[in-house]
Amino acid sequence: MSKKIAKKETIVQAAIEVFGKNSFRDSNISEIARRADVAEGTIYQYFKNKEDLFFSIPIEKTREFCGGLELHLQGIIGPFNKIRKFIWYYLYFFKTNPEYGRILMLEMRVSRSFVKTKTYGFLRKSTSEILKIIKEGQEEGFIRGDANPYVIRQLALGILEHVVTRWLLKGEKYDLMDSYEDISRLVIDGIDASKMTGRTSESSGEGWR
Amino acid sequence: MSKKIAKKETIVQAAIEVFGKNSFRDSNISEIARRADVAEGTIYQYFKNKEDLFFSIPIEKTREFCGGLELHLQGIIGPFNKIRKFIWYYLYFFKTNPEYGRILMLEMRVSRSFVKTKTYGFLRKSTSEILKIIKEGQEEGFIRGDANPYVIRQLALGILEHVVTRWLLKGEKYDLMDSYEDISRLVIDGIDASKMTGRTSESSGEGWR
Amino acid sequence: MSKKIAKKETIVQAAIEVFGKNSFRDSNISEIARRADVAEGTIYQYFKNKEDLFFSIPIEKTREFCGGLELHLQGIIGPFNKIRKFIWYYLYFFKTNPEYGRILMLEMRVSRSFVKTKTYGFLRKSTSEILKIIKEGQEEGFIRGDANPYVIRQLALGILEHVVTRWLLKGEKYDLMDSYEDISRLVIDGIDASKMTGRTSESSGEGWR
Amino acid sequence: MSKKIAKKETIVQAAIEVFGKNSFRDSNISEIARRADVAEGTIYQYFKNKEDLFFSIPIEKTREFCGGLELHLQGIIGPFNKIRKFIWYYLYFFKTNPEYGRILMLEMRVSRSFVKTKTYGFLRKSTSEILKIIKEGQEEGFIRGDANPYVIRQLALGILEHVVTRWLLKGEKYDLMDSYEDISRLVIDGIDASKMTGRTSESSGEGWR
DNA sequence: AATGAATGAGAATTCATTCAT
DNA sequence: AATGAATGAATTCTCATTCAT
Repeated sequence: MSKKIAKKETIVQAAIEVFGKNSFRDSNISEIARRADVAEGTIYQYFKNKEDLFFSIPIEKTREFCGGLELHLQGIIGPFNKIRKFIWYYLYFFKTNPEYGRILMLEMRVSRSFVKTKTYGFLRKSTSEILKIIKEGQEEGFIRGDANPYVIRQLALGILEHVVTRWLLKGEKYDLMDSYEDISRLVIDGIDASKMTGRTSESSGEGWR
Repeated sequence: MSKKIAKKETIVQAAIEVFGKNSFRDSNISEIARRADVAEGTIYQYFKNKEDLFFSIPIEKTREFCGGLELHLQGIIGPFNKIRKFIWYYLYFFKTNPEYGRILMLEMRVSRSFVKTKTYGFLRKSTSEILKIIKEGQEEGFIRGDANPYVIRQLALGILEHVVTRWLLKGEKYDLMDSYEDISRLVIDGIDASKMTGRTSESSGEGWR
Repeated sequence: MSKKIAKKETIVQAAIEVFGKNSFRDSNISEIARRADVAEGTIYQYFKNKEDLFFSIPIEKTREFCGGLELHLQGIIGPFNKIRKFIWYYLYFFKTNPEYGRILMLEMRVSRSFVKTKTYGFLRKSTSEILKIIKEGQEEGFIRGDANPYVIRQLALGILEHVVTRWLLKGEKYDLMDSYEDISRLVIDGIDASKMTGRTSESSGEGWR
Repeated sequence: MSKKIAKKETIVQAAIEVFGKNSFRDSNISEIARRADVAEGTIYQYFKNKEDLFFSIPIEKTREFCGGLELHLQGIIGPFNKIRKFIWYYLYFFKTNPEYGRILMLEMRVSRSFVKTKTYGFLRKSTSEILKIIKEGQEEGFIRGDANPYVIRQLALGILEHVVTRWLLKGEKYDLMDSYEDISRLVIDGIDASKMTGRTSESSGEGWR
C-alpha cells in the first residue's frame, strides 16, 4: 500500500523535474517514465492522462509545503515573528524548489485551464495558515483591525508570488533570499497596528502593483 | 508592392492573435493561415519558418510602438513631461496590445533562444528614444548628472516590464493605466536633480530588482 | 523568334546545371528559374511540366553532340580513323559536359519512365553516324563483314557508356580521356577484318559485359 | 525479444522493396509501413529516421551475405576454388537480391553522405573473408606474393561491383551468372603465381580501372 | 500491477503548378 | 509574353495513449 504511494510520488517527482525544465507541451511522458524508472504505461495506472499528472504536482508539493511550514513555525511566539517566518519559509521553499516554482508561477498561473481545476481551489485553501496568524494578531491587537484579513493575506502572497516570479524570469541569477528583509519590512510595516498614523499611499508600495 | 507588405502585416497580425492566445508550441500555422485568410504555404513565402514568424512579431510591433511614441511626444517640452508621456504611452501600448504583451513578456523574455536572436538586439535599440530624453535632461540640468543614463533607462524599463508582466499574469483584470501615476512619481523622484539630497538606497526599492 | 529559342535554351542550360547537381526530385524549378534569370512561371510557357523540361535536356544536348561530331569528322579518311575520332569525341563530350553525363547516365538510364518517352527513341537514332561509318567500312572491306553492324554499334556504345558511367560514379577523379587508347584498340581489334583469324572469345572483352 | 527482431527485419525487408523500386526521395515511409503491415509510427520505434532505415539496409543484408558465404565456402579446399566460390556467391547474391543491388550500387555508392556513414566502414570490413583467402593463398604459394593482398581484393571487388552495376543499369535483362566464368578466369589469371611470367599491364585491363 | 510495443492523429514544411496582372 | 504571389497536396516525424501479455 505504502509502496504504491511511494511509486506515485516517484512519478510526480520525475514530473516536476521534467515539467520544470520545459513547458507542458515540450515535456514528454517518455522522459518522465525514464526518470521515474517505470514504464510509460505505468504512469497511466496512477494518472488519467498527461494533464492529470501535471495538475497533481501542486497537490503533492503543497502537502510538502504545509508540512515544512508547520515544523518551522513551531515554538515561535508573536504574529510578526510568525509572519517573518512564513515569508522566510516561502522564499526558502521556492529557492530550494525552483522547478516547481517554474511550473507553478510560469506555467500554471498563466494557463486558462488551470483556474478551472480543483487544484486551483486546493491551493488557495492551503494558505489558511497565514490567515490564522493574521486573525490571531488582530485579536491580540498587534495587527491593525481595520483591514480585512483576507486582503492582508492577498497582499502578502501577492508580493511573494511577484518576487519569486521575477526571480525565475531573471533566470535565478541572484539569491532569492536577498528579498527577505525588504518584503518582511514592507509587509509588517503595512499591518503593524502601532504604525497606523501618518502613512501615505506613496510609501505603501502601490507602485509595485 | 504595398500589397505584399499589407499581406505580410495581415499574417503578422493573425500570428499575434494566435501566439497571444497559446504558447509557441500550442499555436499552429494552420490556425494563423486560417485567421489571415491565406493558404498555409503563403506564410512560408513571407517567413522562413514558424520561429521566424514568431520572432518577426516584435520587429513589426516595435516599429508600431516607435511610430506612435514619436507622434505622442510631439510638442511636449521638458524631460519630465517627456518621461511621463513615455511611461503613459508604454502602458497604453500594452493595454491596447495585450496579446503582444503576452508574447513579449511571458513567452519571449523567458525563452533562452530569444536572447540569441537579432530581434533581441533590435528591441534594445528601439528604446533609444528614452535614452535621448534622459541625456538631454542631464545636459539641461534637470536630471541628476551623477547617474549613468543607461542605468536610468534600465531602471525605468525594468519597472515598466515588471508592471505589465504582473498585469498579464493577473489576467488583465484591473486597469493597467492605474499604475501610471505611481510609476511616474517613482521614476521621476529617482532622477530629479532637485531632489538629490536625503535619499537612501533603502527607500528607493532597489531591493526589488 | 530566335529570341524565343534563345530563352528556351537558356532554361535548358540552367536545367542541366541544376539536374546535374542533384537528382530529379531534389532539383527544383525555383533554382532553375533563378539560374536562367527568368520567373518560375516563364518556364511553364516553354515546358509542360518539370518532367517535360527534364526529358528535353537530351534533345538539346544530342543536337549539340551531333553538330560537334560532324565538325570533328570532317576531312578524316578511313573507317578506323573515323571510329577513333568518334570514340575520342564521345569521351571528350562527356568530359566537358559532366552534368549532362550524370543526368543521362545516372538518372535517365535508370528511370523506368524514360524508356517510354520519345526522347529515348530519339537518342537511339542520334547514333546513326557511327552506323554509317561501320557500314561504309564493311563495304570497303576494312571492317569484317560477318558481323551485324547494329551489334557492332551496340558493342562500341556499350563500352563507351560503361566507361563514362564508371568515371561519374567514381566522382570524376581521374581523366576520362585516359581510357581513349584502350577503348579504341579494343573496338578496332574487335572489328578489323585483317585480324579475323585466331581470335578467341577470351580476348574479345567478354569479361566486361 | 525474437519477435522484436522479426518485426525489425520485416520493416527492413519492406524498405528494401520500396527503396529498390524508387530513389530515396521518391520512396515514402507510408508505403514501407503499408508493406510491412505496421503503422508509420512503428517504424520510428526501430529506426531514428528515414535515412537511418535506409542505411541500415546494408547492415542487415551484409549480415545475410556473410552468413550465406560462410555456408557456401564450407568444405572447399584451395584458394582458387574458394575465390571462384566467392565470385559465384557474390553474383548469385545480387542475382537473387536485385532490389538490394540497386540500393547499394545505384543509390548508396553515388551518394556523398553515404561515404561518411559508419555503414560504409562496416561494408568494407565485411569483405575480410576474401582477404583471408588471399593471404592464405599467398602463404601457401598459390597466389603471387609480390602483390599487396588489399590491392588484389580491391581488383576483384571492383570487377564484381562493375559487372553487377552494369547488369542493373541494363535492366537485369540478361543472366548475371553468365559473367561468372569470365570474371573467375580474369581474376585468377591475374593472381596465379604459376602464370607470373610474360604478363604485361596492358593485357591486364588496368586501363579500365 | 507493470510493461512497452504499437498506434495514428497531428503539425511543420516543401514545391510544382496555376493564374490574375 | 512574362511575372511571381498564392496555392494545397504530400511527406516526415512526434508522442500521448492503449492494450495484450
